[in-house]
Amino acid sequence: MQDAPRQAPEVPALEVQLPPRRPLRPLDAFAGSLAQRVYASLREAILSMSFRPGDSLRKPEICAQLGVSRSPVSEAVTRLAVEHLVRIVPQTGTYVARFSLAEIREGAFLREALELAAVENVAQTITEDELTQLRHNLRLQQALLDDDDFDGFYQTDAAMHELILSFTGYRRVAALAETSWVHVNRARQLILPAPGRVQSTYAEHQAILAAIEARDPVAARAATRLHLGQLIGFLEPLALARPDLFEPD
Amino acid sequence: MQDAPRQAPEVPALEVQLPPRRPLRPLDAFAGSLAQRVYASLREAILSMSFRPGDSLRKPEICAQLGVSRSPVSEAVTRLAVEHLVRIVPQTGTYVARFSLAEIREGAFLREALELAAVENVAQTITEDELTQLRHNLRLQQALLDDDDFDGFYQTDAAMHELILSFTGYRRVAALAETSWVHVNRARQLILPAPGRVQSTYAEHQAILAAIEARDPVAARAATRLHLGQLIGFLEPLALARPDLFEPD
DNA sequence: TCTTGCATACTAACATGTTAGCTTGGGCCT
DNA sequence: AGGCCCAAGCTAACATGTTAGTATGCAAGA
Repeated sequence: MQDAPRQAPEVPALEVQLPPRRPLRPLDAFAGSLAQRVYASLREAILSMSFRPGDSLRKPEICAQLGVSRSPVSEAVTRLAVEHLVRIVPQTGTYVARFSLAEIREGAFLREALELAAVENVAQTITEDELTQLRHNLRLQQALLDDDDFDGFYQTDAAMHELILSFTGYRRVAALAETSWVHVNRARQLILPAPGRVQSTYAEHQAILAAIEARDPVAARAATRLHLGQLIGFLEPLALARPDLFEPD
Repeated sequence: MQDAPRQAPEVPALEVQLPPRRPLRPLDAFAGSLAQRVYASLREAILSMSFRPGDSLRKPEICAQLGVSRSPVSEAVTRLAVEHLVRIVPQTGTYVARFSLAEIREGAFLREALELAAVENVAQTITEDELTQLRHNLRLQQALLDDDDFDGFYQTDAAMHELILSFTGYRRVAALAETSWVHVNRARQLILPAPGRVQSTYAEHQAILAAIEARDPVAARAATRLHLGQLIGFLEPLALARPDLFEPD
């Protein structure tokens, strides 16, 4: 069940560093029903690579570690399977999903579809108050960039996208975009941003805001498409560098 | 909130006929795990209005009717709640979701976002074989129209959209579009098509296919947007005619 | 008449017991 | 030595028992 490190060529094509394994976050850090909290805790572990692609998910162990019975764990695992974050093999076991380039491409497609529609909508309907929020977010990005706080920058980047999605007024689009995007995100954190990429990202964000400020839906679409199109290109080499993390196609 | 002056006051604004209540379809009509089959059976009952908005979902009754225990029923109900097809009130009961105009609008937005992205993609990548399938579908529509087989026409209409979504090569977009669209669909079947609407639908389908044949993504987007934009307008009067089926806003 | 308090009868949520199917490993036969 | 078979030990899936929280109805009191 444990994935043995396959042959390492002398120098990998990409510097890939796996974050350390951490124990499950206790349930009291989350809200909602037990099942909901177990779901959140497991999801976090998978997305943060504490549970790694191919790992076996041992329910008794999880039950013991979280101090709950099998029912909420089962329900949580079922929900993770719907998102393709785990793979349930009937009567055999449950495994953390490996990456799949097909699934990553699909996630990128979905995210782009949703976010293009959102930004086109928002460019036509945005209020002054909402614009203020976006401007504030972008100023924050600038400040974090000046401080070389890349982690903070990433957070604020995500927040900007979330703002735009929420400005459509549709509650579920942000959530849907997030779940569509989840495989991309899980893979993304494995690669260090290329030099200068963060600055380009900031510039692209500026372009998006400018188009929204101009209430120009066509330009907003174009700027957003340009922005989102960047990431996938950086991701594909990962499949070559770490085939052990990927689904065999 | 203003009702348009389009109706004589004495007749109701809309002739709304609810389909008859039918018993749950037995599980052996479906495939997969028990939970999966229970889910499918309940979903069908809700979408076909056999279970009506506001109805209480009595688990013991369902268990008895389907001959299973509470576990698979619980899991099925949980999944229905994720889709907002039922509303679970903790420690109180589970109810078939009422319609919500907000949710219907959101579903239409999502579907449009996905289908516009799909058709734009497909117009650039479609193969001759796939084009043949679309042409065949459209000829079938024509034939069904000539026979006044509106039910068959609707099936083929849905199949055409599904074809286009599947031609992207992304497995989950069709499923996602379906679940996004589910509230629109549930409401749609309550209203009879306006006179001549079916013919217009066919013409719009022709325009979409023509744009795809021309491999013109912009025209394909425009034609699809025009087509999808029709339905929502026909749906809004329903909330006025049958407020009892709708969530109070 | 209207309110208040309590007993009752529901429900979802959770815990635990049971079943059936897959995988694995070891011994036996060839 | 190598392949095959069978049994043991996993697992998910399902059944059933338990707990706790909410609505409801009725009766008693204001």
